[in-house]
Amino acid sequence: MTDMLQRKPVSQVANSDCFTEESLTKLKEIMYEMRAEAGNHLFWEGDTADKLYFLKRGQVKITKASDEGKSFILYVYNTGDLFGQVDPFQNSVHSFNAEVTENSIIGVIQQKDLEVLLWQHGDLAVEFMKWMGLMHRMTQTKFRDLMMFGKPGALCSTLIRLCNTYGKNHGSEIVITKKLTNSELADMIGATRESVNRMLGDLKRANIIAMENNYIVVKDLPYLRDICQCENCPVDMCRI
Amino acid sequence: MTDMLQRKPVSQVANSDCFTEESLTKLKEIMYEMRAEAGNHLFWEGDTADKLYFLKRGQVKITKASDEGKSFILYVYNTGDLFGQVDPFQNSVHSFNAEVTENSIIGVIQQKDLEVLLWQHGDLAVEFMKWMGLMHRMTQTKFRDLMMFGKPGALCSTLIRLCNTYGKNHGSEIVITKKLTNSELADMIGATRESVNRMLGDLKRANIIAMENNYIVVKDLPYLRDICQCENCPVDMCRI
DNA sequence: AAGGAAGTGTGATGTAAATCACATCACAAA
DNA sequence: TTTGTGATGTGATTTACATCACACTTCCTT
Repeated sequence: MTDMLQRKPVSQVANSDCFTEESLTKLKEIMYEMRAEAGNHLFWEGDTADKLYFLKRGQVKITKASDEGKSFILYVYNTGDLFGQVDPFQNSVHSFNAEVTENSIIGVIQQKDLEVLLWQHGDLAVEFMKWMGLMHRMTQTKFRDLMMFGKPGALCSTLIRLCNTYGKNHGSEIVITKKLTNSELADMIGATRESVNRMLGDLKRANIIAMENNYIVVKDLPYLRDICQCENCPVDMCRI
Repeated sequence: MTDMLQRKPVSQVANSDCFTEESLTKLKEIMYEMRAEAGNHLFWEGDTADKLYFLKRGQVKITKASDEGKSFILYVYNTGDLFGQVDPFQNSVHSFNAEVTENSIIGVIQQKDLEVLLWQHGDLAVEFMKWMGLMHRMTQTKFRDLMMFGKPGALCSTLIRLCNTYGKNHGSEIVITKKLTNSELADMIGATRESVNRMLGDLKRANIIAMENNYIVVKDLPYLRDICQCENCPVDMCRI
């Protein structure tokens, strides 16, 4: 093992970067803090959706359980990310599950309180709007990747997103500093473990990626980009 | 042909219903009006995204062109709908195309002007946030329908959405008062014309739907709901 | 150090949907 | 009336992935 893991991540970006320091402080003032243990759920499909969550530390996955058993991972949020549903309907419910995957410290914002804050602070409202736009765009991009370029395209796109979220540069190679099982990757793209295994095998054989110490190393990012037509998106955008 | 087409639509809802009369007026004050002919494009993939569009009259489809030729229809907007991209990046570009499919009158809002307005009017900001939430939710729901329940599920979901958008009740049956070709339906669910044709054939044979005067008539909505697990969503939500 | 659990790798087979290739059908225009 | 042009309907074939069934590898436990 070399020193590659000591290097700085490609990006240590959180979606709350949409906000200025002051705005984030205002948001923090209306949060109440809670702790959640890995394995717990923040909310389930069908629960009332009237809160936002700010991940002070930890990790939360948003998933959708399919008809029988398997779960599809829609988003993975990390330290510094803000997430949740803001709906126009009073009796709105979640359509996904929020699973805490690392012990987390979470700031909870009631929608009512948020509305008051937005009402009072125009600048915050504008930033908040941009945050929502970013979230929406991420969903659309993911949608496109999964629909338009088949499973290999979805996998390549996911690898790129992993680079943008957990990648550390090592010369022209990028180490994804996060251990992932084939099953996890499969759940992220709605494929089976076996399919992911075969696709990763193909990529290894073609010298696009490699495994080092059980970490995925991307050796030919342009190839991945080409497969899923990832051209013009900002790094902040194409994340997991 | 009977009198069924004289009856009132199930819903004459537009997504601008998120706004109060006053807020909508404020928005209208910062719009400039333009006309667009059927067949033209409002914007293309890659164009700068710094405007919102309010469809005063007409129809616009948001599409994504796939690698070779075929285009995927993501949204169809009708009279009264507000749409467009609000992004946190200054140099943000569209990732989809906006095709005008009926001669339209469109109010254009510059993002800069919108920001000023949101900054000034807290109540508008709150409503705007809800509109954005609704848009995002629609994308997520569509995503789910297309990913989780295969092509038949996607078709059933689309038929339900068509009922909610263009449906007129006729006893227990619902007439979709809009002519649609198999190809159009195919583009909406990312399938081929042939597949749609076969699936529609199955549904006809099972007496779930029927054709009357080239309009689709839904005879067994509960069956469609069952296929794509459409249970708890408000009618305003599940639209095309 | 042995045993077990979780993860990986890979062949054989099944299946949904795309693709290809036509045969209609509806209807508008010449 | 014929002719051309979309749209529909349907079989045959191919393709992409899922499913099933195991063997193999890692690494963790006690």
